[in-house]
Amino acid sequence: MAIGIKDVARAAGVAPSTVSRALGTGPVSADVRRRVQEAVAATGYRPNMSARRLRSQRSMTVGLVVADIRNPFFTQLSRAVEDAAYRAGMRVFLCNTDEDPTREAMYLDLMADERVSGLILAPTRALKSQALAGFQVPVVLVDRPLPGGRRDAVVLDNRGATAMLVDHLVASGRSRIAGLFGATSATGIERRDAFQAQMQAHGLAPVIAMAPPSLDAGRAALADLMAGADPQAMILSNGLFVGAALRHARETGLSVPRDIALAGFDDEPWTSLVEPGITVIRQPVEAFGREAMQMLLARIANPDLPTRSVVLSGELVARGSTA
Amino acid sequence: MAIGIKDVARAAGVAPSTVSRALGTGPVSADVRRRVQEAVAATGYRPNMSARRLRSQRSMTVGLVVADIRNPFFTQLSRAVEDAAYRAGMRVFLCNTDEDPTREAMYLDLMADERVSGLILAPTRALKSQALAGFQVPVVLVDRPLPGGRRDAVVLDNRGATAMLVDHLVASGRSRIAGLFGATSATGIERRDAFQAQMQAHGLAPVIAMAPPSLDAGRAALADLMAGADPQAMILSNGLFVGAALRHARETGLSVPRDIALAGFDDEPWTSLVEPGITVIRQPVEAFGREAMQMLLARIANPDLPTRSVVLSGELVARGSTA
DNA sequence: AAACAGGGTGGAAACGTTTCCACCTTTCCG
DNA sequence: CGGAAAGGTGGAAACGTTTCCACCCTGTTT
Repeated sequence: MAIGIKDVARAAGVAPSTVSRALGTGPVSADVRRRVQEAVAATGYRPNMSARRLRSQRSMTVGLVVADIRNPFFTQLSRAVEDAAYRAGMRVFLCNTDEDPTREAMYLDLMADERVSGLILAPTRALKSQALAGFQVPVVLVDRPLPGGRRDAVVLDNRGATAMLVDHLVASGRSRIAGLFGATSATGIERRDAFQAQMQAHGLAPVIAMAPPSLDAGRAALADLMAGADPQAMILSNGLFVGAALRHARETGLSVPRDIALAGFDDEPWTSLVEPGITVIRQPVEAFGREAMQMLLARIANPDLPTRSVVLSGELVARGSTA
Repeated sequence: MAIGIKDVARAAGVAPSTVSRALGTGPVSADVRRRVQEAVAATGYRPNMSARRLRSQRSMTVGLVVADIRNPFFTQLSRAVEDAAYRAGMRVFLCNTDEDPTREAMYLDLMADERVSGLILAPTRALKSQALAGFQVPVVLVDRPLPGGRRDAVVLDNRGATAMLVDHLVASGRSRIAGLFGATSATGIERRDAFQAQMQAHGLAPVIAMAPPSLDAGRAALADLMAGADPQAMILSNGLFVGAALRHARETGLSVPRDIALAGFDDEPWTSLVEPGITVIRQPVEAFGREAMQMLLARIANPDLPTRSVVLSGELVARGSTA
């Protein structure tokens, strides 16, 4: 039924192996190449990727496993990765774990089954680096490092970025500062630790809460935090929490920035749309994707490369929420 | 090097064919099934999807081709589709055309090469329904119908939703109403036509502009519209334009809703975060995904089914921007 | 003039599965 | 007690490619 390389071969009057070479990289005469191309057009032949991958043992596909596709950071990242992959002649297999370690494990198995050439991964905190150990293919971590194992990674300078936020808030005259951090990612932990350290560097006592990245959990944690500590300012470790905090302030009648200042991570489109605008750390998302893909390709080409870690700097975007 | 089904067979003391049956659906004795499972665990065997697909001629994969992954509508949609697919034992191959007909054509070819079992597609307006004709696999259109060919589709009741917006604005006492619609999607066209019709039903003269879905193009079109027509209200056909309109109002010192009322499509998270909240049509995105997947599975199971079209209703969420 | 290099080509094996077919049990029924 | 049905198993073919190998040319070198 379906037309294969043999049908093309017959139409072009050559052997199947010659068609294969004409379509790929192989020495063929100009005449044969033209005849094959005509035959392909005439028959409407489309290559069968499964057969191609099976025989050649090369999938020309990289996996991208992100933690939360609703998060604009990851959608932007996936676009950047895909562009870079496409330029390198590779496809991207995108999966979304939803911060769920079970789904994450499932998708990692899936990637193995698909025999991807490499993997870009934003791991859940629950991921045992041992789980990656059995993984044969090159892996590049993105956004989130992994505690134990030495792995290629491209991450934000969370320490520096958090310190910028703290300094900015302290400079604005606030001292009772609270922080709400994501509990499921290494990034949340890093930012929490940096927050604590920088507050202490200023001789201030940090107020800290952690929550899983859901709207409800965030709001509950915020309510506790506000009620308990009566902070003058608040640092939020992701865009979801920033939104939740703004909503909470609105609902409890707190004025931003007079009653409470808000600052967070991720410059989502709406942070400049609300009134007042939100002070945030802007991450170089495109660079994350580009660097990750580049590292991955380098490691695929040469698996014995020493492990590298690229640290990108965030940029403080000061807006009205911390005036 | 890599372990295959033969290695498992040897370890379990059975034939490869028996391992295949034990792993899939086949009559095997309880004893053999247990031995095979042990052997799989012992050897760390992972199936090779390419080989499986090649031999079985079934990919158990559906393609999902969306137009703009940054649009929360499509990210939500992809989550819903993925959940539904997973429940049916299928994988999802997600691609983002970025409203670019060239990329769209490329990804359609890619889907054909991957021999996906079916395809869920939000087509660009430039897509010739003829381009899908050569497509062997079942296709379900989502969000955007296709002019010419009869195809399964799940779409919003754009006519009704647009009428709701117009009625709502007219009821609030506004009569000079302008509309900005996406130029690259069938949806934009439908909404524009419905806008025109409903305005005329009220005996009002519609002011209409179209723009490609980019922030810059939207802002340029808005500036023209505002300057030329001095509208009291504005209807925006997607979330991007709503944001652009709000920004434009802010920058030109127009007060919302006093100087101009704003209403649009897509209830993105921030529409309730800004002040005033934006009046929007909320789309049942989860239902879009669920219905589309269901239709696709039905058609895969029985390709001779008559073409169906599911029309979902939007919900008017009235907020301060039209008070 | 003989040997050689190398581009161009066809034939056949191989990639790792699933599935067809044949065969051997066992069980059940007449 | 004989035979048919059904369950379980192994052997081998097949899926559509790529790639190895052998071969044939033509042109160049010794």
